[in-house]
Amino acid sequence: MKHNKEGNTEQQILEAAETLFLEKGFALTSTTEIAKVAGCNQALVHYYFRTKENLFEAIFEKKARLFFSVIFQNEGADRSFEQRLKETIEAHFDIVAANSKIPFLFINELTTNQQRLITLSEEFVSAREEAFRKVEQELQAEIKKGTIRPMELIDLLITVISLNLTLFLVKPIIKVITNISDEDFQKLIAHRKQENVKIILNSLKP
Amino acid sequence: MKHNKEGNTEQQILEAAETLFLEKGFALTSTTEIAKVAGCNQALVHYYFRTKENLFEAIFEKKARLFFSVIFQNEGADRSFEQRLKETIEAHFDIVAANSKIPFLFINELTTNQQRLITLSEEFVSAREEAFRKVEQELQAEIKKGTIRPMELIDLLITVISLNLTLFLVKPIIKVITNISDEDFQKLIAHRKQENVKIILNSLKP
DNA sequence: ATTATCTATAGATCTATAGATAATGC
DNA sequence: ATTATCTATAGATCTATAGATAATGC
Repeated sequence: MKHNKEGNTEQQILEAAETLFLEKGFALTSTTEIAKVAGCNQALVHYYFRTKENLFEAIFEKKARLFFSVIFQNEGADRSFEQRLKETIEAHFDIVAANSKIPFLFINELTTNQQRLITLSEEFVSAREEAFRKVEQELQAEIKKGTIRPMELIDLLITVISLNLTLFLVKPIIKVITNISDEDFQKLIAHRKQENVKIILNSLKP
Repeated sequence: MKHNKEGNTEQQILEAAETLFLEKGFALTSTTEIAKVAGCNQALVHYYFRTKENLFEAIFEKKARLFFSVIFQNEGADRSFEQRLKETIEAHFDIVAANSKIPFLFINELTTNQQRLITLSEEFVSAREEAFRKVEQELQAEIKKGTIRPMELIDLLITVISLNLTLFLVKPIIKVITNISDEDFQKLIAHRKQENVKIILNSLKP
């Protein structure tokens, strides 16, 4: 590195891009605006990342890793299935809460850009299948024991994802409609976390 | 009307715009493309609607009305609260299923355009408050009777919205990841409808 | 005479690159 | 000598409008 006094420019471009892409998505964010927020020249954005698409992918993949890391890890046989499920739901909820703009970014970019979706899907295919197989076995074992009603893993997954993502997807909407304060929204988040766990565990009962 | 042989052009522009806006959102749809799909000249889009924004709003508002109509209607004292809730959930799910791209459009446009959200919110403010007040009373009456555990209406609402919207929000993602056929996805939809009702009614039990 | 349609284009982006200049490391 | 930064601009959009032409209704 040369020049580059206060932190390096590349890093500042990455941070500016992350903020803007999360806020408005790929299409509505221009490299001109990224440069402005990063405090540099528009040409520099292309100097470091060549294309806007490259820059976006760098950020998108980082977020995808973060996001799926929780779902895909499933350790410890020392606790019951229910207890581990509860912990996974809570951990997933926490990750989403701490990165509350990720759900929007994902839905938005994976819906409007088929190629992005295919690439991401292929990238995580092995990790996904491995994790799924393991959890599916555990789930079916519980069902056999009679502690859980008969169901497919996909059902449980859809329920968890639905409940854990939507609060943050509709956050801007709730804020405007209800005029809720930041403090009260934080309370709502904490409340929904417990609510989601309750609803999901309840839904498994035979 | 003059000229205009096969159905009027204005209508064809509206239909083309609806398809494209639902598919890709406001930002990624150009008036040039709308004209192409409508089978007319790009200038005609502006002749009929002046601005792209006007055209979008015409469609967006229509969809908003459709979407909220079900939630806001709440009739009949001849059936139990639970029965009516079940019917409302199912009706809402059906509307979403029949317009499966609306959730994406809403989240996308209301998140990226604050003004759109404020306008929409103000437009529905009276209908919303009226409907809410009524249902809130009924809910609290049920809680007093002991048939439902203590909870706020907002909780029930968030749960319903979360479960009913997300399947369709992640539809493109599920399709690519699981490689599910259209027929099987229809089965999944039918299954989730019952599942959602079950999960929600279950979550109310004291 | 009025409405609908077309061609052409102004003006505002926006991405990406070429080429000049400045700063740094050896 | 190399890397980082800047200015300037080409080329591709895209929205919106002006102005000409064609079709219709009276």
